[in-house]
Amino acid sequence: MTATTLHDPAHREALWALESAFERGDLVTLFGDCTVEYDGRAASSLGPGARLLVLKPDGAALVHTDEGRTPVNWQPPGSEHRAAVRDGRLRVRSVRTSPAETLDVRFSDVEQLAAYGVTGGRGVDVVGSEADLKRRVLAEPETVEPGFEPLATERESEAGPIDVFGRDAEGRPLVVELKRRRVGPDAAGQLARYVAAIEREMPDGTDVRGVLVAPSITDRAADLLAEDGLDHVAAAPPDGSAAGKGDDGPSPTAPDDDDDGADRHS
Amino acid sequence: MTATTLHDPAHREALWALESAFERGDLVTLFGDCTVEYDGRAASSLGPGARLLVLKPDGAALVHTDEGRTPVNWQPPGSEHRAAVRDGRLRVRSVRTSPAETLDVRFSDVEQLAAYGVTGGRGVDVVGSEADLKRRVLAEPETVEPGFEPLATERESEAGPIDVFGRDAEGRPLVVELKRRRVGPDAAGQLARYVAAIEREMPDGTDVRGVLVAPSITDRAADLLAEDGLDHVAAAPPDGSAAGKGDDGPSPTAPDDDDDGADRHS
DNA sequence: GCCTTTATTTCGAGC
DNA sequence: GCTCGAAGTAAAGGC
Repeated sequence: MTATTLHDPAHREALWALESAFERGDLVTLFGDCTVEYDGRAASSLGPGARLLVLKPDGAALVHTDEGRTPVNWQPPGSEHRAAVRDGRLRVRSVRTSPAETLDVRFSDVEQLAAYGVTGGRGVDVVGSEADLKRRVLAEPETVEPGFEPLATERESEAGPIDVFGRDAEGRPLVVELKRRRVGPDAAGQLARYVAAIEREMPDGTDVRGVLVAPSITDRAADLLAEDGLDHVAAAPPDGSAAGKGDDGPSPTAPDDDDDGADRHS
Repeated sequence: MTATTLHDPAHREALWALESAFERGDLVTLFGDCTVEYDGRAASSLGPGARLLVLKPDGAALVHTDEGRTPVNWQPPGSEHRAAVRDGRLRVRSVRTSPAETLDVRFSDVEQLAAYGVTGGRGVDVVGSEADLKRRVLAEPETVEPGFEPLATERESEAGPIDVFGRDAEGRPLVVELKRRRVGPDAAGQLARYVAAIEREMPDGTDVRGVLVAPSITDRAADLLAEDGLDHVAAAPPDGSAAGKGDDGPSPTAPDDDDDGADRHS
């Protein structure tokens, strides 16, 4: 995690910084005097003024003034950011297609440009998250249920590799499917296929259980699990791994103690 | 317009900077590793992760990750920001009442803190904007209507000072009420009172006209004006004065030429 | 993929 | 103050 800052840069400097920030996939903020033009589903035009422009690596762009929760102009994720120097001004343009929309921000003066590297979190999130959840289940099998005993990971089956395979407190085979985030019916179906595959392996009449471990599931997925006699356990990867993207729904929060040494604002 | 930046500050330093930024009414951004707790209309909890926190002087707070148009957590305008150092972490808390809501952001590591002074624009916007519109009307009286002749500004009347008073092409008294942004029924009523006050001053039977000059008006206001035989002229303060807050609705934008020397992002 | 429903919706207008 | 409706709604869930 890094942050590089340019204070009062020349437009050329700002352009270079933007280019490399885009290259690295950084989160970028620009503050300065600018005009804003938007044309797409609607159209709008803002005269010169001090604003904060936030450019995200997923293509989202936000133009904020010092007031309001909602950006005065924006571009949704999936847009493409470009930067150029034109007519002595730094122009940042964010374009998307279907629908065709263009956001054009022209800085007469860039007060500050900051590029924040979020690369670390991104990579960990994508590749390491379900692995973290697996590690947690293996380290604390009671996460799945009391008495659960893991016997194998990535156990092969006709339906594919099973995340965690083991036995429950009563010795019954138990298939565990892990998902790092909220899941829908597809995950329920996947678990059902694994359970059915194991049942075919086992002597006739063997009761094979299935547990879906995920932070939360949709109603439809819960219905499907119930129909197939499968269970769901609400558990997420441990803190600090998949954290930060706010994937699962709101969770209750304990009220907090008072603060001290504080300072008011508005 | 100023921007002060702290790079990798100690929590104490960050706290001091926040305090003075709050004092000045600055727009503040913090980037770093933090947890986020929200409790109010709903409740949510985010584990450690890299995020951008935006604190506005009007009380709005936004927590952004590197993805999405919508903040992962926020607090609407009207909230109160406070900062403190607690348990070795910088805590920024934004609280509002009715409904009772609390947003709690705790930084284990502040990568960067920036305070943007928007004071200049703010003051100009608030105190200078209607004056700019008045200057425009005096410089170009045909903005109100062809043949309009301004005779006085802030002319006293029983109902209060009249923005611009003059005579129309046919010599009839004309009261002009100026508004820098879109107006509702209140402005129509105000104009009607001015017109009535002038009618009382004039010889019986004198026809006194009234014109409301504003970028746009609500339907209800238009109805009221029509009932009283008053007029509306769509005109806004010239560019660069009231600009920056995006007060009036979207206005058509001319399509723009292509860009060059550009660089892509996502 | 498109459609429907939800939201800490936000935001503005009318009453 | 509250209620009602629109939004460049955004985003998730279901089909």
